[in-house]
Amino acid sequence: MSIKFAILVALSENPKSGYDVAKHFDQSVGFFWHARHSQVYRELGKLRDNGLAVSEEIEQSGKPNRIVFTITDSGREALLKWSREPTEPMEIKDDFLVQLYGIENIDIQGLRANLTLRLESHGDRHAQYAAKHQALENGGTLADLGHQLALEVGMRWEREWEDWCTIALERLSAKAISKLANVVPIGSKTRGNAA
Amino acid sequence: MSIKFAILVALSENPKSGYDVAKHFDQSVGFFWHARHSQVYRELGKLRDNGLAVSEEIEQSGKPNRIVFTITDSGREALLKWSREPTEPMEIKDDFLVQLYGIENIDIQGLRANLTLRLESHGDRHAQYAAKHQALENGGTLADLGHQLALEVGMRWEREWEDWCTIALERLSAKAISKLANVVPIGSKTRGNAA
DNA sequence: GCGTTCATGTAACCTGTTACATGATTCT
DNA sequence: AGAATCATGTAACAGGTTACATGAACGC
Repeated sequence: MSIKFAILVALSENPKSGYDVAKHFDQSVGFFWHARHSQVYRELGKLRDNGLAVSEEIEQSGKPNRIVFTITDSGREALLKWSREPTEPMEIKDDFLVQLYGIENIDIQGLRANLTLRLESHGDRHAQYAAKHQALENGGTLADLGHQLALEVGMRWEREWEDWCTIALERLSAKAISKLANVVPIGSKTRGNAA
Repeated sequence: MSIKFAILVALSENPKSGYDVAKHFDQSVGFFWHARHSQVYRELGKLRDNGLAVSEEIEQSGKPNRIVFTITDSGREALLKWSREPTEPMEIKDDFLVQLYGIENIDIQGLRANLTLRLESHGDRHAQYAAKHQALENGGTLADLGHQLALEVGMRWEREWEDWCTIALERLSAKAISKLANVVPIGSKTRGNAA
């Protein structure tokens, strides 16, 4: 329902080629709705078919030609209409939490290794969002405000993960686990083998 | 890559029918990886085909028969193997943040309405996670610890959204916006109309 | 000579959603 | 009488990923 609008938002800033949109998705709106170039080209075609964008080919010497897409009035209207409808809050969907949930049947050492990796990568992303955020500090436009607020969600998210990973590493340390009641070593559980 | 494992985790607790798994997904593991019943039945079939689970039909009087799936040793091994590989941190993917990012071309009144709705629904979810979490307070098993930690991620997530929505509503109030530099009323922007 | 960036797209596949289809029992 | 719960599934579609395919220019 929505990669369509993420692209329209990207085009609403300025006209872009498929390549541009894909690049853009690695840096800004894409933080909150990512897509690969193959999907971008497909969706741009649909936008054109539905009259929400128009394309024009720009010849370039040396490089391949660019096909630049511009949002139409109809596209802007679609954006407005979409923003008046309620959106569904995003759902958490994370492999790692599934593993935690099934902790009795998974490798705890692997879990700890994953936690350490995560701690790092959430730190990296936090820094990335923070840098983008800081660059907007002095801008006072509406667009800046929107970008700031969106980035703040990202910063909060990453910060919470960082905190949580640290705490989880402690609570899942060998020491902490050895103190638990009813510790069941991996492999000692009864296995159902119904035919 | 992973609804498969979410189902295996569910089956690793105890054997379940497709119906059970789908119900389960509305309450526990499903907080972190949801699926509809149609998908569950399809995936269960695949698990059986790959020898990760076995099924047996249980006759019931009055109600339709249940087809109960039990995880196999091979299934438990797959779970272990999976937990030793690194998982990708979840990406934020939210319509609402896309709207915020494109704030110049969307309806701010609609955005505010959405924020108010969100504030409510994140509060509801927070309460849901917190209730589940509290029910585990006195359990001291490894499984309880895993469930607690997973629920804490959910609680942090919802709490941050609640905070952020409140702040965003202030920063996006008519009053706050009127003080911004370069305010561009909707509709007054130049529109690109390249053919 | 090799890798990267620019630039386009297609094809096959996997994942996930919506809607269709059936039928008995129990609760209001 | 009507809705909800139990219980199974299929079919069609939409959304998203991976891999394939091509080709020139530029820096190392």
